[in-house]
Parts: sequence; structure tokens; C-alpha cells
Amino acid sequence: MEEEVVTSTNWASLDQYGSEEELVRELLDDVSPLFLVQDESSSEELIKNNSTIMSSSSNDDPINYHDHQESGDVNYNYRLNPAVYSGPTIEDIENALTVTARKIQPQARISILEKGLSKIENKYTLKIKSCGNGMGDDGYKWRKYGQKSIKNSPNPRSYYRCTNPRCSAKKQVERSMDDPDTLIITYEGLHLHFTYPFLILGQAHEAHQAAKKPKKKTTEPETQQQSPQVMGPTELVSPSQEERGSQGLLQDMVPLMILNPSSKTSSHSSCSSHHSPPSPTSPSSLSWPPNHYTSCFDIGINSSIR
DNA sequence: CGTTTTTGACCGGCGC
DNA sequence: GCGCCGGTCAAAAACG
Repeated sequence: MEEEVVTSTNWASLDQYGSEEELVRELLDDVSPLFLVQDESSSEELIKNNSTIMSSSSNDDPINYHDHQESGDVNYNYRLNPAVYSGPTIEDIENALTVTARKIQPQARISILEKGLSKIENKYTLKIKSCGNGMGDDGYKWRKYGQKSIKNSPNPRSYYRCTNPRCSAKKQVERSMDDPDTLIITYEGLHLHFTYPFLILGQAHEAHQAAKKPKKKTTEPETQQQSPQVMGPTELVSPSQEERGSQGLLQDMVPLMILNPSSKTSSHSSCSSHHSPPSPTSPSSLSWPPNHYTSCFDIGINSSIR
């Protein structure tokens, strides 16, 4: 019963529409997320780019506006693309992230991705080193829905799902067989995309206060509270308690939808749930979740479950 | 007392 | 056809 129907989104189908490709590209490329634009880029360009995105019914190059940015510029001052996002500014978010990430260094991000990120099918696996009880909190709110012991592995695997009923993102967390310190997080679903912007190479400045949860290290280090956590060596810095900022960022699922060739998804997608979008062009009437409700949208791609 | 976690049952896919 | 395996469900316990 319920509206589980809405949950019909499945990640598997993403591949078919190529939008995921874009995601991967973003992740592996040193370009900013679609919903971000360089500060220096003039509004004109912005608009232009925008329209490009909107009208990109084919995969010409929806994100071509990144081109000029690879100039290796030092000043990475991103701001949210107002045309597709009406939420908080990137500055706000950056502030929220205790990190002094005035400039997010793409390169740093990439190095991490290259290090630990791998993709299999439609799942992304991120291997990170976690010191002791370090956890892999990515700032999202997850609800644990299962735990299973894995064959050949002393450690169980935990299953999480995004708390937002409309989001189909899931993730699994387990420890590496040999390396108790290595956390293997497997993301499934678009949610992932918005996680990575925050997996920036951090300065250890926040690291010192991480392990506050003794937590029976029985097995799996969780990730889910919004407590400040830090990973080990790689130092993935995740949004701390103020991560509301980050969560806000997630909401930019929108641009994705826009980007998605199968534009039919735009409106009916479940994200237009309770409130109708202000304008067809900018479904981003996103408001920040008052609470801890993680915001993530499923891009209602017409999908058949599995 | 509402919410989150735990945990065994259940289920579908796959290999033998 | 059967059993293993990984994933999910859901009732109950734990938690704050």
C-alpha cells in the first residue's frame, strides 16, 4: 500500500539514459557538479549553459561549460547555478562545512576518487581507511534496514537506505576482510553523486575529535548520525553537524533531472510531491529540510523495478 | 513514547 | 529440484 509506488525509481535504469554517465564523468573529472558554476563565469554564460542543459535532449555536451574551467585555475569559487537551484548558496554550504573550503580543490577530490572509488554496474564502491572507530559518515541520513553476515568474511555487512522515502539511494557498509581499518562503502543510486562533492581531501584539522563513539566495534562502523566524523588517512571530510548545508546541496537532484534526456521525468517525477514547482523550468523550489530529513530526490525515470 | 536498530524469517536468483 | 547466497522485510527490542 502506501505510496511505495513512487519509489519505483531504480538505479539500474539510469544507465540506459546516459545521465549516469554524466555523473560518472563529473565524479572522475575535475569539473564541478552540474549545479555549480564558477563564480567568475558571467551570468550570460550561465544562462547559456543553462539553456544548453535544459535543451540537451541528446548527449551533445550538456556540461560543456566546464570546458573553460579546466584552465587549472586556482580560484575555485563555485556558486550554485541560480537557474536550477534556488536554495542556499555554495558559500553557505561551505560555511556549514566546518572546512575552510573556500575553494574546493577538485584535484584533491579526484585523487580520492581515483584511490577508492570504483564502479561496478550501477554501484559505486568507495573504499576508505578508517581509523579505529572512524565512520564513513557522508552527511546523509540513512536508515539501516538490514545486516547480513557475508560468507568468507568475519564482518557483517550493513544495509542502509536513504531516509527520504522518495529517494532510492542505498548503501552498504562493511569492513574489509583483511583490513579491519578499511571501510567499504557501496553506494547505489544517485544519492551518491551528491555525496562526493563533500569527499574532499580534508585537512586533518577536524580529525582529532572524531572518535567519540566507542560503540561496540563489533563490526560495522556506522554512518548515519550527523556527528562529526572523519575518515582516516585519506581524510574524507564530511559535513559535520551543520551538514544541513550539505543536505541542502543534495537537493540539487534537480539539475540532474533537467539534464536527463528523458525529460518526461521532469514533472511527474515523484519529487513534485506536495508542492508544485514554481516554474517548469526550475523545479528547484527546494526548501531545506527543517529537520534531519535528508533531501534526495529520485529522478523519476520511468523505470521498472529491476 | 516515538523513533531507530536488531535480527531472524522470507524471497528471488543462481549454480550444481 | 535443491540448497546456497545476498538482499529485504518486519516484528520486537533498544534507545533517548
